[in-house]
Amino acid sequence: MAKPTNSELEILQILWREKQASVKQVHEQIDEQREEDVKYTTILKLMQIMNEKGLVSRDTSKRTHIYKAEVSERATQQNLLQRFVNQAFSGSTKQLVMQALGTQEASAEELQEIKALIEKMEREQKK
Amino acid sequence: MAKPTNSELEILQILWREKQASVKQVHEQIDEQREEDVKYTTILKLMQIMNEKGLVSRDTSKRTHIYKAEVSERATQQNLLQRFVNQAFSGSTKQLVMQALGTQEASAEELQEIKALIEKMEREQKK
DNA sequence: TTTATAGTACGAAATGATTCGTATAATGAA
DNA sequence: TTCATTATACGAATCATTTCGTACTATAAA
Repeated sequence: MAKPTNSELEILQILWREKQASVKQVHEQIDEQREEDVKYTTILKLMQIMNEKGLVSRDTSKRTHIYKAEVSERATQQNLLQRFVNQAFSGSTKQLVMQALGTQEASAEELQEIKALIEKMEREQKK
Repeated sequence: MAKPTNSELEILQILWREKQASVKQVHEQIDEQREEDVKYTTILKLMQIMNEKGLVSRDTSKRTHIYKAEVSERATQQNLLQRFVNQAFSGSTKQLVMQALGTQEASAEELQEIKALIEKMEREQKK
């Protein structure tokens, strides 16, 4: 599976959230969340490339094309996570998790959820 | 703090592990772990650039220069993690951790350690 | 001291990602 | 139908990173 670039990921985030969107809608959101202005055609071009790569598909039956993600958020995150763990943590998921929990402050409820997940995994391992 | 590129990170990993190394030593390790061959001067150039950026320093008193990392593993990972969580998980550390634990299989001892860390954090939050 | 070897310095090409200008086409209002 | 507006298509410039060839230099062995 192809690794989306940073810009592509930024666009995918929006498509995952919105389910589907026109270039204009994506551009508006990105233009807002970046500090520098981005031109419309820049986003258009990126989305066209993503279409060629198969990261998104689009409905061209109307004048305004409507795009949607062709890769799932889950699978993409898993893919990126895998690479990241290898690159930055020499493959140690444990190290990654420890660092993530250690410094970012997680709320009590979040910690609870994570603990619950771990306990569930432990139960499953016993079987 | 400057974000190391992927190649720079690959070199840093080695320097963190070895404490210090010559270009030759770094090149040998990288050449081994990559599928494609890498020329010696490629690594040399990268390490020179890293020196300019302050990511590493070097002892040039001898003919063979000896490099060492100037950024800590810990701080660099934290920095990269921060960016990664934002980029790929829209800033949700919890989501990242859940995904990491969910799919990568962690050993029983690792889960234990992580759970212990969480419990420690919970105790600290109560204070 | 000469020469082979092992090293560094540096410029520049190749690659990949991003950015945007300009040309062109479709739509709808006047 | 004509014109202004709103789209898409596409080539090319720019920028960062990576790669490597070539020139130069220090060292040590002959």
